[in-house]
Amino acid sequence: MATLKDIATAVGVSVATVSNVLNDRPNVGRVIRQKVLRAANKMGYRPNRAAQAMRTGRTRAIGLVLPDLTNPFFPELAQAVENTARSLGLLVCLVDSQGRAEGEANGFALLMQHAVDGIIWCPVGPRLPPYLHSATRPVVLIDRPRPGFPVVHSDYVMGGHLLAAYALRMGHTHVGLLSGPQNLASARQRRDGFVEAFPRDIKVAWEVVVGFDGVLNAAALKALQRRGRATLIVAGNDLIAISAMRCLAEAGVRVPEDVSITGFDNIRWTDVVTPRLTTIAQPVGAIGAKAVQLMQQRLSGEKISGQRTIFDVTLIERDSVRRN
Amino acid sequence: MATLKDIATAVGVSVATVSNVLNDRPNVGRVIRQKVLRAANKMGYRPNRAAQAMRTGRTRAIGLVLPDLTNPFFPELAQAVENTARSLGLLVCLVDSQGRAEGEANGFALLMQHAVDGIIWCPVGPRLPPYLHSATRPVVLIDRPRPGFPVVHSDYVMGGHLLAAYALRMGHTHVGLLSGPQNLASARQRRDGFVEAFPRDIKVAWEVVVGFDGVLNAAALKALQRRGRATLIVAGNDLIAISAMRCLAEAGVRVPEDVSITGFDNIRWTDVVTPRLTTIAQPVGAIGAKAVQLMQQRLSGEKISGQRTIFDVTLIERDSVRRN
DNA sequence: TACGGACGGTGAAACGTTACACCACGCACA
DNA sequence: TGTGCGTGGTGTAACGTTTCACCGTCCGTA
Repeated sequence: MATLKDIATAVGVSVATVSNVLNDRPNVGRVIRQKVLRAANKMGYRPNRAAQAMRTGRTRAIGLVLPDLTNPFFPELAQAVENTARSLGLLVCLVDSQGRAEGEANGFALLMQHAVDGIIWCPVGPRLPPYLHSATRPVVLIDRPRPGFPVVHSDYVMGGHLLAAYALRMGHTHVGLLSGPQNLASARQRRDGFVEAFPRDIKVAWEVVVGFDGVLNAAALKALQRRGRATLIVAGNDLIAISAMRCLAEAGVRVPEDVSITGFDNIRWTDVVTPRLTTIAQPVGAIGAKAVQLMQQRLSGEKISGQRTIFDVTLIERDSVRRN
Repeated sequence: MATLKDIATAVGVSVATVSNVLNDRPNVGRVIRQKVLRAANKMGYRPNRAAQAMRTGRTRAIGLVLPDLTNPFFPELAQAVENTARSLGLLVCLVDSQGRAEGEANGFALLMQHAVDGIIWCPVGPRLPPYLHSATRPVVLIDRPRPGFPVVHSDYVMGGHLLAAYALRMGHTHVGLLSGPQNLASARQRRDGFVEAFPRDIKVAWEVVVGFDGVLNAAALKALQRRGRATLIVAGNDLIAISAMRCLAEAGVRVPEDVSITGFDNIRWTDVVTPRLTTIAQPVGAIGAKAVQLMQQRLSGEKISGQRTIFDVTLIERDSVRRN
């Protein structure tokens, strides 16, 4: 690997000058500038990140801390984050906390040790881990707001509204809710948005809270079994919806003939399952990209204007809801 | 952040000694060793990776280059890689090449610039990119062997055998093949393993090659439409199988009543789709973990014994194949 | 008593950058 | 003639580690 010194001696100029050229700073003449550039190019010079990091304290790497790569929402996000980061010359260091606070703390320690410039983070716990405050690096949250940190996520309330309006339009007046964990704002807002946009004379027949990972607990199973008067089941996300569909199918209940169902997220599989799932699409790619852009702004010293960046969601109408 | 010097002055000892203690090297007495350890602990000392990297040339970070996080096989792999790497104190730097050679080259450049200690790689192109040879860092391949590099993957031939034996046992004598891209060894071996274990008097009614991402081309669509005499469709992976099932369902063909189908990979969704998909499970987690272990061995100077590490696969019998 | 070696510890160079202070020169202007 | 300034460039310290050469001291042994 060629170093600044190599180039300097090759061109016959000082190291400082080479450095100045390469970081295009002023105070170096045209001819020398050209010579240095050419030499650097020919010798295939790449700055030694370790040395740079040591001197400047910046690594041009960012951490990405995710709770569960197994949930299809996150790989898509990771892909977007990695790709836009790379286009900005930023390396992405991945931590999958597997939904455990311990793994998260662990991953953070590792990231801090490697002195990443910033962290894009989708927190697992309900509260901020204390070590975060000691993090000297900027943090951008994804999907799960916490006081004091910038966050980018979808307009979940809007999603709930959209769903409610659609349910009404399709003539459903009794719904069952298979909500996600209510300590997660994303789950709560979907639910509240839905309920809030639903007229008073229309009933939530029942509601069960389950995990976002789509494994159904006993209460959920029972609720699905005797569905009460619900003609529509509104699931907290697609994983839940698909699990529910599978569960219903096994009980011989047909979707959407016997009961309708909606999801949330528009993961790839909603389009491939039978019947195809009506759901809310969030712009995952845009969210990931935006998070990186925000980070980049913070890294280059700009103050981030708004603390929250919220993306519109859209209703994807497919085959899992029938007119009632 | 506390440095060696801080500890040294606190304890009243030289920097060198502190360094010696912390890397537990000999030639330092018990009392001082204790003092230093205690001080380091109290001050929350973490070695500055940049400085270490600069001095030693090692970063304790590894690259993970994947072709497509959107394919559920890879997130699972990434999760395993990240977790076992972290347990070894290794940071994982992610690159998603999006299946493009250009992205791959790009990502490699970034990784080399950051001087990762090694790269775990699932190559997209059929051949080795030239820049790889100039990579001064060890490479461990996953899933896709290339001459000259250690690789870990599943026994795809065995998978084919298992499927063939099962097909026979279930009385299927005419099969349609929806094979994956034949330039990928993983796809080719599944197919060849299947065909090879299939007795002569039994026919492959038709075969179409499609991508592993599960989008079906015109030929595949046509083949599915008139299925010839095939009573069983053997898909190259689960994505393909599920897409095919959806396609069949839309045409009013019932699975498995009218035609049976098998997948490969046992991704999460095989269990949730209707009917549940009979498939081959590969031990993804074990593969990821093994790749990291191999890397770790190489990093600590051991020569890797075998170039290939191959894992057994198992048949997961579910509902998508019926006795014929 | 003298010598060799183990033990416990120190000083300082080096890794590749960056950034600050400094310098020399030429030119305009009073 | 001297002052001031802009232009183009250099020398070097510093970042936090690791590592190598070196140095006392003490003990056992010849």
